[in-house]
Amino acid sequence: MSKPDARTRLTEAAFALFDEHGYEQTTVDEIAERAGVGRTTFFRHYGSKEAVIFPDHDRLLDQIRDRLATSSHSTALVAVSDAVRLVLMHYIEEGSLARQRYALTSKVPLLRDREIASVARYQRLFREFIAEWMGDPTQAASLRAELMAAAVVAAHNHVLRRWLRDETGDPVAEIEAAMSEVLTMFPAAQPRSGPGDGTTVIAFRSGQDLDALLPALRRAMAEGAQ
Amino acid sequence: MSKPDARTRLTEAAFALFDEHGYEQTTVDEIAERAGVGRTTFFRHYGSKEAVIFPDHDRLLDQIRDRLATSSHSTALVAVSDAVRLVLMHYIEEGSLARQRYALTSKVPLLRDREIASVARYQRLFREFIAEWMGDPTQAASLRAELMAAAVVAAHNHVLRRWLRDETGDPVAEIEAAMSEVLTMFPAAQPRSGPGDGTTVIAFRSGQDLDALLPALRRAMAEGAQ
DNA sequence: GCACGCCGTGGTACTGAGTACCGTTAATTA
DNA sequence: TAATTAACGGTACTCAGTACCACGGCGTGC
Repeated sequence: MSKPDARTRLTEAAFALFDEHGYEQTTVDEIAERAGVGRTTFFRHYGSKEAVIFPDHDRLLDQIRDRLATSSHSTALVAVSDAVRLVLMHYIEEGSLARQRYALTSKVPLLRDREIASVARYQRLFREFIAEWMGDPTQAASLRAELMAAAVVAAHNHVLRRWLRDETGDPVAEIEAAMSEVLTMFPAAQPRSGPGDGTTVIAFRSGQDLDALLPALRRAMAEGAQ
Repeated sequence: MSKPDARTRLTEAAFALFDEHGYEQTTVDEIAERAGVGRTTFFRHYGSKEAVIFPDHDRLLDQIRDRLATSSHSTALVAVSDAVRLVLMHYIEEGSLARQRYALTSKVPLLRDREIASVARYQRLFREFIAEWMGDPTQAASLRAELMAAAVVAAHNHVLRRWLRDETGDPVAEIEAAMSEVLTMFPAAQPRSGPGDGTTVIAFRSGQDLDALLPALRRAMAEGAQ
């Protein structure tokens, strides 16, 4: 049973101390001491005290950037909503670590701001990607890109927060639903599927149960596509 | 010609030094020295070095909170879009100071993060206001509030950024247009009331995936119940 | 006039994050 | 085994931010 490496020991020492005495009450010296390493070693592994909590957010951002660059989707919004799923999955795979981080960021304003800033970097990336994809430098298109990026990120945040608070058992299903809602908010960004794209008009009483109407709806749409 | 007060001298000294040597290269001691006051006095007027650049954002946030609390609009989204106009106007009235700040925040990541964090506070305020106004604690309503707040803030950011870059001569007209676009994205955000039996008419392209449309359908039916 | 309290100010000393540099040791490779 | 490299530890420094104290102006009441 060999000792874990310095980085691992630092991480564990840091989270333990943050949990015991709080983030601001814990000094880097204390973290290094508990990890059994020198102060210099701490800053060699983590550029700052905050970086212990957000270790690989830069890496993930690069990953998302690559994903977007190599994505071949019919529309930019679909590509972005696909990429944002990756971000959510990353958090979920972290499991309890992500929840520990959430507990900290909920309490310490400094860390909350930091988290928000990193999320904003994703949003910026999405916005630029969409704007470039649209290839339309007008003001209206630029606004549209901004709204799309904001909506996608908001949907992500919504589901992530619910998962972090343990309010959902199936975050994957929820992100799917949230993303499809976002997609319907921007109908022009929908891929036009094939020749049959006639418009179907349906009228029904709102008191009725939607699920009971589904079969009829599907039939109506199939007919409208002819 | 009496000397301006210490606070004014500090502000001018700070911006001058930031402009000459950059933000990070300027120390608080240098600012205080150029202003002809002691270091202690600096921290008495501004709690931190960053606070010189963002002096009254807390005050503005309180102002917006009050505005929302006393607003009597037909829908939450209208009230919020009204409040966000106030924020934009505040920046515009600052004039060249806002542009100076923009030049700084564009260059210094630390300041950019700080700016983003403060904008996020508005967004959070809006989200909570909308959610409370809707009085519907379900997941779908919560997501809706999140999307609305994000859209309003995105629209604001879009117009503000254009104004800061001097890309628009009429920011007021643009914010009106952007807000009305946001409003059309969320048709009839009404508070929940008893079930009605009005007839809802929906038109959509049959090429779209029905399952992707379901959230929008459910929403339309719920709103049709008004 | 004087004593009192208040407020803005300046100075000193401290904590803690982050940086720069240097000497040492352990692992790798020739 | 000798040389090179990489990780480590220690010291000293800068700078933001905090705590505390001491001084001077300034009005008020006596």
